[in-house]
Amino acid sequence: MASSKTEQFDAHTTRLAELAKALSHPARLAILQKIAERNTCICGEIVEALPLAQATVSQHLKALKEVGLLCGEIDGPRSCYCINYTVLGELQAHLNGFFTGVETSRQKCC
Amino acid sequence: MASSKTEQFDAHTTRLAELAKALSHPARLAILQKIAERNTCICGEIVEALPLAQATVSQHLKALKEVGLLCGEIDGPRSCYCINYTVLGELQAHLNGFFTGVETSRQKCC
DNA sequence: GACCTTTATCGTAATTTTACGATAAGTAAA
DNA sequence: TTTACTTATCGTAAAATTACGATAAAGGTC
Repeated sequence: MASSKTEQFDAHTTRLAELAKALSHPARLAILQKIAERNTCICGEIVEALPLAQATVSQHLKALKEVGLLCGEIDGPRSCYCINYTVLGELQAHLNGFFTGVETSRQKCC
Repeated sequence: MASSKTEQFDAHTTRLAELAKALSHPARLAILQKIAERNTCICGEIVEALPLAQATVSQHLKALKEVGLLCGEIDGPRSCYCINYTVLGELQAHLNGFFTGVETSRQKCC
């Protein structure tokens, strides 16, 4: 056996975990930052900016796309990626809910 | 080859990725919530509350401890875990920085 | 001391992630 | 149409993650 006991948790928690996983690799964080800071969100620029092979970057982009944080559009021979701010907002909302939930009952026990 | 190109990114990004990874599994989110909501943070209660074996829960607890989000104390035959609010605050700060960085240059391209 | 309870760790297996080279697929340019 | 360029996908390999049973370790209780 291995992973995939995921469906035993409530959807809310599972979704937050999924989104957090998207942020759990420095390359994916760097990709999101790169896309945000440039107006032109061309894949080649991202590849150049990262210390990873083109295939690997493409894989990370796919992962970000799958959770919904990125949306992409084929633009001639190149691909245009941009941030889905709706999903980014969803992530923030989930995180806020999580943090306030955890912090309201703040008290040290050790 | 596999993972571990991590050291090629700046420490800030790597740390955020590391903390995000801690939140990237529903069990670990559930553990943090459980510990927060109970004053007595006894491992056995967490195991009971989760659909996972004791060994697996212990493993997740260790992961949370390793990134600093939990601190634990042996209390007789049982262990007492509690949230390290300093590190939780660090995580929130990292996330805030990340989100504001990404959102300031908000503009749709597709 | 013998026994029970609780939890960490070990050993192991399945799965997933990460990474890359090679290649395909698509478009523009010559 | 041949060529060059860009990016997605395939195949593959190494490593990490997830999960669990079994066992060890450590502390109470009888």
